[in-house]
Amino acid sequence: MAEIPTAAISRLVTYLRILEQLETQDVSRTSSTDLAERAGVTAFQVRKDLAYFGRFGTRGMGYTVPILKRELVRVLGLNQTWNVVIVGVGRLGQAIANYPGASDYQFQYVGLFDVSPELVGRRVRDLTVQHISDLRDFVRDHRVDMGFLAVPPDRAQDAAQALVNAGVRGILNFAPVVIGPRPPEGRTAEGHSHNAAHALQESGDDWRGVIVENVDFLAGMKRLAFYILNPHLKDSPVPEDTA
Amino acid sequence: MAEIPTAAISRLVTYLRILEQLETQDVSRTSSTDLAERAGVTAFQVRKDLAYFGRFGTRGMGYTVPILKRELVRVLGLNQTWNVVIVGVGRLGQAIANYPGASDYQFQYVGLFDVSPELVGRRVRDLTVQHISDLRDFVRDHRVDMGFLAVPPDRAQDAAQALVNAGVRGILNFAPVVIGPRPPEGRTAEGHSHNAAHALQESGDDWRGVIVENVDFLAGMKRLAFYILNPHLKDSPVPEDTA
DNA sequence: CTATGTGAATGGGTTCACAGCT
DNA sequence: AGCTGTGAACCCATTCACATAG
Repeated sequence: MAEIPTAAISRLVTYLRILEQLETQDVSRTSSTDLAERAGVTAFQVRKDLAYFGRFGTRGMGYTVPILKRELVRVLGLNQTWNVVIVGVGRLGQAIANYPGASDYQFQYVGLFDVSPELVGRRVRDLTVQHISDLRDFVRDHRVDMGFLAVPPDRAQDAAQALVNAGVRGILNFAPVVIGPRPPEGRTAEGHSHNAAHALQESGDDWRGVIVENVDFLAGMKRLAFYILNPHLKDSPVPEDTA
Repeated sequence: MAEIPTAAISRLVTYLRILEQLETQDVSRTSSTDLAERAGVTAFQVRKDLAYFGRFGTRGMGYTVPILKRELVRVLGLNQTWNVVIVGVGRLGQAIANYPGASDYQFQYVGLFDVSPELVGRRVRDLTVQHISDLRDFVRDHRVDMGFLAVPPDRAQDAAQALVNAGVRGILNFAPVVIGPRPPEGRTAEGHSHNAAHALQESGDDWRGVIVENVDFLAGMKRLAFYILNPHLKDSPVPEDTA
């Protein structure tokens, strides 16, 4: 289905960041070689990635920083406002809410939700935490585009389903579990006989078209452990070609 | 270089998590089809991923949960102690330090480091924050395996270099920048601020062999924006085969 | 002579079909 | 029969060489 590699999108984000940095340093021009070196990939890769979306450079010259930056912003959809709710306002949720950089590019936190009575009603970063039962109406009334999911793992599937039911178009999942259209885990410790309890067909719970991206700190930690023990399996961050 | 796909390692972490969950539910047996459904991949994929590391199942029967779990723990290197330092103890660093789940599998936070006078000396999660200038000695004396990097983006490269110089074998980078063996960005007219620490030769100023994994929340947010606008480019989380 | 843009080749990862145990 | 394990086919992403434009 993917005519553009998903890895290319990740790299585009990196290129954009490098362009921002160059801009603050008043560097006005760059090249695929330069970008490649800074991004830790090859120059071929940079040119191919950019070519998926258009022709942004000048042959023999390279790229003009502000122009390429503007084009990448457009390609990535960062020239519009994104309304975001955070579900789960514990330590992690609050760290996310307060992390600088999200407000660049018009990502706006418009609502915070939790179930804990200790949190509901509290004020975090100029927003009042609401109970998750108010999520549905809120999403409808405020044109929420995406939800950031920062609840404990055992709550993640249900909270994700609530976001989908409410109508968000994307979920950034920080919980260390797979969320998705699976049936709500009806497999309690009940012997191993096939209790085919495929009950409950929810109402408008349609995951079709909902995008899920995962940001999984614990998984990263475990991958790191593995690659420390098996360094030869990792394409090292040592570039050395940028041909 | 990679005879085992890096994506396979990520999936192994997911399988392990599912097995843990099954174990808490007293489910003793599973199958590639079952794991596939829960992990959101195909059963082919599960079997192939496991086959990279051995033969863990019984033909005609499936997998025994505790056995497969034990084997994955071993494969991923989670049956040993990992000593971790956190560099950067702001909101994000503290959220990481307090996030539950890291202490499973013997990931132990043994040191916290920062440069801020407001933080150094403070106590966070039964550890006293130390100044980053003490990092080198600390890593040597405490056999630190990995560093979690949670400093602001403009400090990330230098802090990463400090970790490498100190001799850690892996870095989990939370900062939204590419860190690596590049020269320290001295591209603006800036006299060398004689960081006289030219102790670059003894232990390891060398990035060779150092593993870097990135956990980048802002990048995930931007990828999510892109895929919401271009849903057809994303292999959706809707499984539907698990053949 | 420079550096981009792109069709073609290469290579790696996923999918498949079936061989092999139970 | 049922389900794992695996060589082979397939497909997609990266790499390359070179045509193209400045």
